[in-house]
Amino acid sequence: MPELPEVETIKNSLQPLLKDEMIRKVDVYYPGILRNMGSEEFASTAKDRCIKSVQRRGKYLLITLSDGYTLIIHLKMSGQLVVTSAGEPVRKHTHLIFHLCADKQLRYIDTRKFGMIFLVPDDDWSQTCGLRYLGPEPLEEEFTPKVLADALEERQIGIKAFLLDQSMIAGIGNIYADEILFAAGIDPRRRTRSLNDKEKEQLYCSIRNKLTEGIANRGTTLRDYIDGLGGKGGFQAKLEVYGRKNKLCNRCGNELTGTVCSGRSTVYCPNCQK
DNA sequence: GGAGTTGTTCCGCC
DNA sequence: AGGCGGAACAACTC
Repeated sequence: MPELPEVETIKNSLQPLLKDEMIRKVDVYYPGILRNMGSEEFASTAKDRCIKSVQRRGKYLLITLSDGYTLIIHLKMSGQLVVTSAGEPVRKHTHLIFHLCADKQLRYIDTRKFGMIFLVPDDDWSQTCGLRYLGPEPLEEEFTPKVLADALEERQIGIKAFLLDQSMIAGIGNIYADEILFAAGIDPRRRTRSLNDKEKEQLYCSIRNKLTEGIANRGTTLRDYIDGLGGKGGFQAKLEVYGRKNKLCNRCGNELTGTVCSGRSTVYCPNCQK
């Protein structure tokens, strides 16, 4: 569930809380989350390292530790990363606790256990797991209208599949894909090659606008998503189509249509999206 | 207790 | 050969 705006919000909330904190001890309750080492190795490698920075790449969170190691975290559907005091009751589905200074803790909670955590040497973090295949960051300068237009021309797939493909653009998931297509006035069943120049430009603007709006509203909380302080997002109140199947379009009043595109639930307005 | 949920990966096909 | 589509998978909640 956490897509770019949610992971960005988590990053922003964690950064000031974790910077320069020392990892004193790690407790692993569910080793399945650790994808490249066992509990003991993970705990002993992370122990006594200092947290240098918290960054985001696509939907991945990167926590840089001292002396050349990085924690790579993907929250998948229901992962949460929260800073608490040591006295705070341990919530159900807490799989990992990092003991920091004083009585501070960083906890990993994940009801569905789909999340992934890697602990890798710095020099190969960009080669680890899905990070290697990530496309450009849509809010960075590298992502220009031309980059998008070329990528669209290069492929012959459904536009929704394109937006969800992390190797094309990093960070868009099902919620923002639907919202972006609604904002751009593009039918989710269209194919990449079918977009004209104007539609490509609208798509570009909608990608930037919707992701920026998501961040400005601190993300979308439908079920599990919370930031590093346990705070909920506000963007769910602004969703135009996602989760609004058979409801009325905020723009034209017609009924929204639910369908499946690229194997994912999809909602769109047949009147506003051509 | 079955359906619904999503990001990623893998496999088979053209 | 490689792009593409679809399915499988992870495991829990309601």
